[in-house]
Amino acid sequence: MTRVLVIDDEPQIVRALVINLKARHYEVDAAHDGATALQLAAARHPDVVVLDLGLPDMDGVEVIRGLRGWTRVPILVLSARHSSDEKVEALDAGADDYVTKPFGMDELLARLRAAVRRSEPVPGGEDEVVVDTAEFSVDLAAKKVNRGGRDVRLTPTEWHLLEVLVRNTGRLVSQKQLLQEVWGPSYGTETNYLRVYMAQLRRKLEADPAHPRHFITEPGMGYRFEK
Amino acid sequence: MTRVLVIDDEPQIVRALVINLKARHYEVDAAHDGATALQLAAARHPDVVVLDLGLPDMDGVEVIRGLRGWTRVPILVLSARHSSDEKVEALDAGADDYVTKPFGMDELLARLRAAVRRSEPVPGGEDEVVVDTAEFSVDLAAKKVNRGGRDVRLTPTEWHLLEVLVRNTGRLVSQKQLLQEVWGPSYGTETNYLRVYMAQLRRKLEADPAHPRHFITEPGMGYRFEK
DNA sequence: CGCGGCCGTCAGAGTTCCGTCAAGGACGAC
DNA sequence: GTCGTCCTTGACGGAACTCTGACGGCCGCG
Repeated sequence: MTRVLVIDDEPQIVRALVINLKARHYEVDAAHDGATALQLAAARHPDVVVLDLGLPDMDGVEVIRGLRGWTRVPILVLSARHSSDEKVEALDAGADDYVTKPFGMDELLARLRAAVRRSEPVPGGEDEVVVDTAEFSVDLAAKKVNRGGRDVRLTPTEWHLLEVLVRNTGRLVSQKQLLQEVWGPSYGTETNYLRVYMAQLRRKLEADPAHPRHFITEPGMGYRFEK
Repeated sequence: MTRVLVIDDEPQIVRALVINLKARHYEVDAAHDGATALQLAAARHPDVVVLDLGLPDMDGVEVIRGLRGWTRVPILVLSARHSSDEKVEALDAGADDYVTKPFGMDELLARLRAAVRRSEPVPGGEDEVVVDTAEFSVDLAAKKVNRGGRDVRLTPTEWHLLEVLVRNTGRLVSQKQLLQEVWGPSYGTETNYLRVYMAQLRRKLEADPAHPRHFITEPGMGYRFEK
């Protein structure tokens, strides 16, 4: 869940933001002054910060600098001041966006989404999606299969088949479903393809291909992958 | 030097932007319609895009989608329309910021700086800037490749291809992804380019180009860089 | 016991895909 | 203009992959 830190000294604005954010399933922390804000940010590590520049205890730009000293969390500035200089100062201090009051809630939320989106890691990036078994491991993101310390080469079809099975670990996948996912919607009945390629997978991955422990046949129904 | 792509059909706005940007030592490309813009973006790989939504040939939001199909380059939208819906649509399509005309040049430039700044890699962050192998080393920041103590000369395309592969060390990168990242979104199928340039890279970097150890072919799927 | 359905195995044919080379064209430097 | 560099394009041999048919084993059933 995305965590938002809202910093504003006007209770009604904080309330409006909190209600709207929570309704959209954000997790929200709120601070009404700069000191509390910096503390909360350090303690809670929000994914995005909404900051009103007009705070009672310190200049909003100081809050930006305080945050930028240790984090690159997106900062969305709210301010009643329209002057160009103020905007430039805040942005150059490290803010990511600057919205002037009064603001539309839809727009603010859209800007918030944009800020969160671009700080996300590349999709299909680092997050390792690895499935381990006793004999081998499958890295779905890197498209790699490792067995006994060395990489196993799979052909596109073999890989595709393996992927479907692994994404349904423990579940029975019908022959028809496998054929259609791997070979296309019009290949619901060519079960001989399955036999051939399942044999390849077993030969490459099973310790004893004749007595598979991971690629289980369910006669007349389909196949199942088990860790 | 930071490269900016300006997309606007009003000559005077383009002129004003180009003059201001060049005075601040940006490198500037300009396009006056969406089709040209997408082409230029693919060819020149700007560090940031300034996009006017009102284009003669296509909807500005379509341009955003066209870019977002293959790149995360920051997009700063200019528009004469103040409506909240327009902003939300553009931002949710993938824009990073939305400025309404008439705009102050100072503010625009500050927002541009903010957009560029946050897309920069973490300075001294965890991402390795230098990747070493037994035979050569790649310095992603300095854009240099060293082999046996001397620098290897790479053409822009060779470098670009190498960069994509190295940034995905160990992971399989599909042919389509490589083509689109290096040559642009409309080059998803010209696999002969890949064959030619992969051969160049191997010739320049592999000890035995006929039996590559680092630039691995996965037939039918793509390529993989291994340390 | 014989039969049929289902599955695993094998090997060859056909097709697709890849590495390599070389020529042509665009572009900028001089 | 001339040169050099780089990108594009086509062609071809060989490698890798997919498809296909045939055969044998296992099991349940008549």
